[in-house]
Amino acid sequence: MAVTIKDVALAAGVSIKTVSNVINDYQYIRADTKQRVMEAIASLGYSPNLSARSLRSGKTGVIGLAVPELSLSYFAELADSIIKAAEERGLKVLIEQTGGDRARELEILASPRLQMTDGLLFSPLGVSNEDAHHLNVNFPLVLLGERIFGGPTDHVTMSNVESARAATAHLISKGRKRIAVVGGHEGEVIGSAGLRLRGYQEALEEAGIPFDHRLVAYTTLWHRSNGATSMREMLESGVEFDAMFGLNDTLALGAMRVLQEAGLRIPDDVAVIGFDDLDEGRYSLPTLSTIDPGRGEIAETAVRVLQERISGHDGPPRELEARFQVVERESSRLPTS
Amino acid sequence: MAVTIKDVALAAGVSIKTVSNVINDYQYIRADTKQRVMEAIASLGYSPNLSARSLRSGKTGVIGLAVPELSLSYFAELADSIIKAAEERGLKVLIEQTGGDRARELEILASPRLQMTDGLLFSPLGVSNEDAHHLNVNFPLVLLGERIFGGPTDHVTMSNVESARAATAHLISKGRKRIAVVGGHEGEVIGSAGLRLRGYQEALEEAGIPFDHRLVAYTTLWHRSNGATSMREMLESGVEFDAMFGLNDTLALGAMRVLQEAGLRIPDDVAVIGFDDLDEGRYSLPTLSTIDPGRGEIAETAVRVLQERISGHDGPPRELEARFQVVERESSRLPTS
DNA sequence: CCGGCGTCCTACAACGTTATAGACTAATTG
DNA sequence: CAATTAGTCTATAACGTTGTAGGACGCCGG
Repeated sequence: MAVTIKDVALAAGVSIKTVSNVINDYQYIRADTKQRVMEAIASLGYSPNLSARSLRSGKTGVIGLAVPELSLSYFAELADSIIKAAEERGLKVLIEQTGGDRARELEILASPRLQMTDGLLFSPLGVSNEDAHHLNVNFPLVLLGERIFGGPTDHVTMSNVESARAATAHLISKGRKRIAVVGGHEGEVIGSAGLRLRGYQEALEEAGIPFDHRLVAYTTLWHRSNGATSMREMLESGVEFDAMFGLNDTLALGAMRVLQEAGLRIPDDVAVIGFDDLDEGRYSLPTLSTIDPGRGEIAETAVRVLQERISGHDGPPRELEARFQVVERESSRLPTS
Repeated sequence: MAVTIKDVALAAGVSIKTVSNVINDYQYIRADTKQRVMEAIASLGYSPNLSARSLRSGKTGVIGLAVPELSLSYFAELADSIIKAAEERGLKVLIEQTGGDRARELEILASPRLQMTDGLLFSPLGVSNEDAHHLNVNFPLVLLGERIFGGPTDHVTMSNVESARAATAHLISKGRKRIAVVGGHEGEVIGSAGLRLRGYQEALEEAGIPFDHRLVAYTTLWHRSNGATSMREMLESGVEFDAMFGLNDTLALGAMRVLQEAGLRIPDDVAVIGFDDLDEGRYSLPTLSTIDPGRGEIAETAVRVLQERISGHDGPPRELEARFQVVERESSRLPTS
């Protein structure tokens, strides 16, 4: 690793700048000089020192991605898409896990630890709209998710309200009127839970179905266990329902398991739809209807927009929404009524 | 971001080296000088430029992790554990996806692209034991997984053979003798599939049960769909079995779904065990018995060993095996016979 | 009263790269 | 034919940090 541009220059009998020029495809180089330099590079096994390069150029070619946890399937699949999108643009991705903890999230925004990167894709869970001013940072930052709207940065998000409305409408179109919801966050207005719940309510309203608060189960986290526990409680409460909307797939799968344990048939007794289009839902029994929130589009847009900011693009913050789709699978496959 | 150590030095009325000394906790600094420098740092909002630091010191504080795909739950959970382990040691993780493609894996080993890192944790899928010489690289490298054994680098792995033997023995202890296997790789000897299949065979032998090749389903990939397809074919083939060992949880879940569709009861008609201890198996219906391969231990060991190599530790390559555990859940909960 | 040592600090070089400015040739222009 | 221009290359100065070498001061023991 001790071979530097200097050694190459010496071997090829040129100046170091000429070697640098060859590496960076500078146009005015004679073919034979280029050839000689290339050979020297190859024979010495030279490769540029990226630290030096980034010191000089101020760019690292690395972007940061801060997510709650990779063990949550949604974020794992998001990270997958983002790494792929970044790769297409010649960027590497450094991943940071926040655990969804507000303090830790703020620390990441404030701290210079991730200086090894040119910018950050930030998917918060703990911070809320009141923390929006913390997003005023002096590095390129693109916000993901639905915790903060109208902040000072570019924001890529899914159409939460609309797509949740579509999910609910889908169940209604199957003739269901008592639609349970699993995964609400008490008092939340902004955030995935709040927005999706709003979509749910809007769909009910459109259909003239009264909202029944007993049909909404609140959870703190969105793990499988929370879906299971909520559904268990709801069954015990004795409230009647003929459909369920899981605010994400993981919750829906956890809840579905409890429904089945209780001997209820899906979709006949309870039609179910989730949200996220996780791979898992494709092979559960029954397969899970869901909302495809456009993860690929989100990833590509986010990386593109971040790269624009990194290369100096100025302008007001943009709000970008990905297109969604209702995916009907077995858990809600019923004749339309 | 334009504030450098120089500005701080100027503001505090000291030399730049003194500022550097303060930052690096050099012992011989008067308390009041330190104080003054700290104040200057705070008031200017200075933070060290990591590119410059790593140019000077030769260390980046970042390690690379190359895995097939984060959308495979096992690798997502592995990455999660590794990021946490790295964080405890003050390291950041840059993730690279290989897609399990041999050419791409070799490219990552050869290419200098990940020079932004001090070392690499490499979990291959495409390369095989014959490619072991490609692991002779001039940067710290720790191998994960079971594709290559006896290579020139440190290697952290799970006890594949032993734990697969234990999984099989577990089914046998429940009185099952016709144990199907899903996920074999035709002709493979080394690699997760090959080793686990060996463990399976060893357990049969120990119990005096003859090996029946019709009970082994081969797949290329280890996705849910492969498990489903294999099981469908096995059912169609008419071969009889009373238990199934999925060479990983994902396969087991896919296969379990098909068993249930076919009206078979788990564990009564077919007892099932998987491998990996994914979160999903905790909430499937029924919950999935599995092998906990010691992911946390693998992650911690791998990061520790890599860090040792980075800081110059010399010595022969080490083979390190994590401890495993059989996790009994509903899919195999039967009276022991 | 002097040499030596511990403490605190500074000046400057170095890490490996790219940017700037300019030197030199050969070709083209007015 | 002088003056420009295009093409090719080089010397040197940055980028922001840490390492090396050493200077200045005060205190101690002899």
